[in-house]
Amino acid sequence: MNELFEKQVFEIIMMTPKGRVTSYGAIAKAVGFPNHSRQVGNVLKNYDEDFPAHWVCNSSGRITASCQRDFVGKLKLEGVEVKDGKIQNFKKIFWNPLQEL
DNA sequence: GTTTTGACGCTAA
DNA sequence: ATTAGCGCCAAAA
Repeated sequence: MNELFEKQVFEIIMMTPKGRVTSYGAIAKAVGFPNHSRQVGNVLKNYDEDFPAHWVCNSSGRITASCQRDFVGKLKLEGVEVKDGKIQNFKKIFWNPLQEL
């Protein structure tokens, strides 16, 4: 994808409130590419360790990439409970970027 | 140029 | 709550 897309994706993620999570699809929509949820995941897979990619999960509240990094730990640190790769209270802590635009 | 892959999403059983 | 099937689209093969 183009640089702009990637830039926008990062931007949305940085807007995510602490202790909340959002989804690939929601971000895709927010940046104007409703059907590019997969590409959102793609940009998230190659960047630094410190970037808060753990705030992004799939639409069913599942952590897909927890096998790569310690997302669960980081989330817990921020008050997000994860049980078997599944985010507890997902509906409660889900943050929709579309509301903030 | 064509096929496969993949950190996805939605709907219907 | 789970599973199966289909739609989606850029990147890699």
